[in-house]
Amino acid sequence: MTVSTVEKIDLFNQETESKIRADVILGNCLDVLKKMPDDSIDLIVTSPPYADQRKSTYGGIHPDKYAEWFLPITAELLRTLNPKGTFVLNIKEKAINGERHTYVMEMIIAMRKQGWLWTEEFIWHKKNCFPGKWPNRFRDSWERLLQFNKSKGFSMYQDEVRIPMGDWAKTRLKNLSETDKRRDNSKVGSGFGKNVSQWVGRELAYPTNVLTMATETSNKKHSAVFPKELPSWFIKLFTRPEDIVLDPFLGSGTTSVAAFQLDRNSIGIEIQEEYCQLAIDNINREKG
Amino acid sequence: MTVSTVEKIDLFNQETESKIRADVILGNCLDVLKKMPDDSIDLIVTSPPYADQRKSTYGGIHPDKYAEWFLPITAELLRTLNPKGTFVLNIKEKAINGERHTYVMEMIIAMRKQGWLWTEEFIWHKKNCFPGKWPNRFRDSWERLLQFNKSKGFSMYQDEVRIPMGDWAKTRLKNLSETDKRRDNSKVGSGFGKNVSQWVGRELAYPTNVLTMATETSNKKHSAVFPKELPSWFIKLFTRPEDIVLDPFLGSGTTSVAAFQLDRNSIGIEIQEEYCQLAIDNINREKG
DNA sequence: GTTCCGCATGAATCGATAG
DNA sequence: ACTATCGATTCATGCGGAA
Repeated sequence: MTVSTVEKIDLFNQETESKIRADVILGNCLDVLKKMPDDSIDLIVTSPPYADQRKSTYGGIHPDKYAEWFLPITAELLRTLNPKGTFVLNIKEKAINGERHTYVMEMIIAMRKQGWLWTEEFIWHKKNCFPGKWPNRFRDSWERLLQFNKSKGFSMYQDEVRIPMGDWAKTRLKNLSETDKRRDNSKVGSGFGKNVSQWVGRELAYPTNVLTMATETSNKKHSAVFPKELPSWFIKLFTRPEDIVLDPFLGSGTTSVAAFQLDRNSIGIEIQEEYCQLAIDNINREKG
Repeated sequence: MTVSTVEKIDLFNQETESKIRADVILGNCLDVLKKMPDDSIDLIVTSPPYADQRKSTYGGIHPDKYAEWFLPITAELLRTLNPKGTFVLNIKEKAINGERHTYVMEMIIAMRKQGWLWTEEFIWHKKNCFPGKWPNRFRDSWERLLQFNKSKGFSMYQDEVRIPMGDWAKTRLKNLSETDKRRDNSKVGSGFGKNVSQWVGRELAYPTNVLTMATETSNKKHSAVFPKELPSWFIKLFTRPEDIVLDPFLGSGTTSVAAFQLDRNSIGIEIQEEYCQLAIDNINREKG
């Protein structure tokens, strides 16, 4: 694992380098991206700094200026992403002056004009969300996980994230009735039929587009970003081992650690030197 | 409970009429709304027909024309809503040609230009979502519940929807299957639709903006679009007894039944006569 | 009465086929 | 090419009848 400067960005040569790499690049995200080759990244997972009215905070960008700031970056991400790759963007609009701001929606519409396909919106349901009470709203316990693609034929390995079937299956499949064994078409014209016998022996079901995960509260240094399970889930779903995962706002390195654990190469970009160092420490701890 | 024609729409006179009313109006939503007085409604809860490409289907509106169709209606809703009232809109965009359509986002932005405040977005997490498998996406298990207001000083009675905490989780956990625990931790801590009165003496907590509920699929006659707990929850949260609840797309009458059970007056508008009759039947069954 | 079990049903979406 | 229709896929829930 190396810390590169902005000057020198050569991607992995997998013929001469068989080991999994986790590069951490210190620098401004947009500058670094501009030096990266086209179509080279298999998956982008990131949680950019949220919009904030307070300028003092880390990367604070005013909500009204957010799209203006972020769109040049997504343009570079579009260029560097492999045509079969995916971009997963974790974001949530702030409540400002009693209202949810619309910058996220404006960004989705603008990104489509850049050429992105807005394939899906997953929900990250945060089990242990930030406590608090306000007179006009409840606690915010979910964030958006926006999936963008460059083409309809993107890679997706659904079997890698299957989950155990519900208990109902055990009893349901014990005794198959005659109608179960052949195709039984719905009577009400919904066009929906069933062939239950196909389920026999199946232990796993596919998940939905709602992910329920707790936030990680343990890490004191970096202000609670996403839990490692989050990038892990998308890395398993959208890449294969030795693919290249990019996080342009690496922070404490969660994405790179998740990628390394799953035998994927990774590139992380981070503008703050202390976070860079923290990310490297976290990755090295994993390398053992 | 009365069925009115479009000609005659006089709202409740609460001085001479003490009983709770549930009016069902047969007619085109926009026409009916135009005859209603300003600032007269305390809560609007509705689930308009979703965009659909097939013209044969009931209310099928092409996604590209959806905002154009719906915005004149929201303009009337804005006029008829009490300044302290709330509008809750249940909606979800379709996946078309491999992409999520952007008409819902465009509508939010357009409604703000009409003068609405977009206060919050609740998530309805549907536990039993529609089955199916596709190469490029998982099953869709959530819908939007968009909260709009006319002013920042809207009424909100948070205490009415508190949920028990403390030992509740323990007793509740016992009833969860092993699979539930592994798959969906959100079942613990949702407590949606519970009657608060039975938890007197226990510690109560406020809910979050993620609501976990199953759809109602069992009824053979006409399946309700959303479960009754959904309007009930918002009615408790945003109104007091004898307030007026409006559903401009009444369907099978779920909103009116929920309002009646909670001692709120209601007005339901429905364009199809058979649904009108069904709604009346459902309300009458409740009246006993 | 309880508990158990069989069964229909659903705001869906994609790809192929037909006009 | 472009649009409309059709067939295939799939899982959690609540009801009602049986044990």
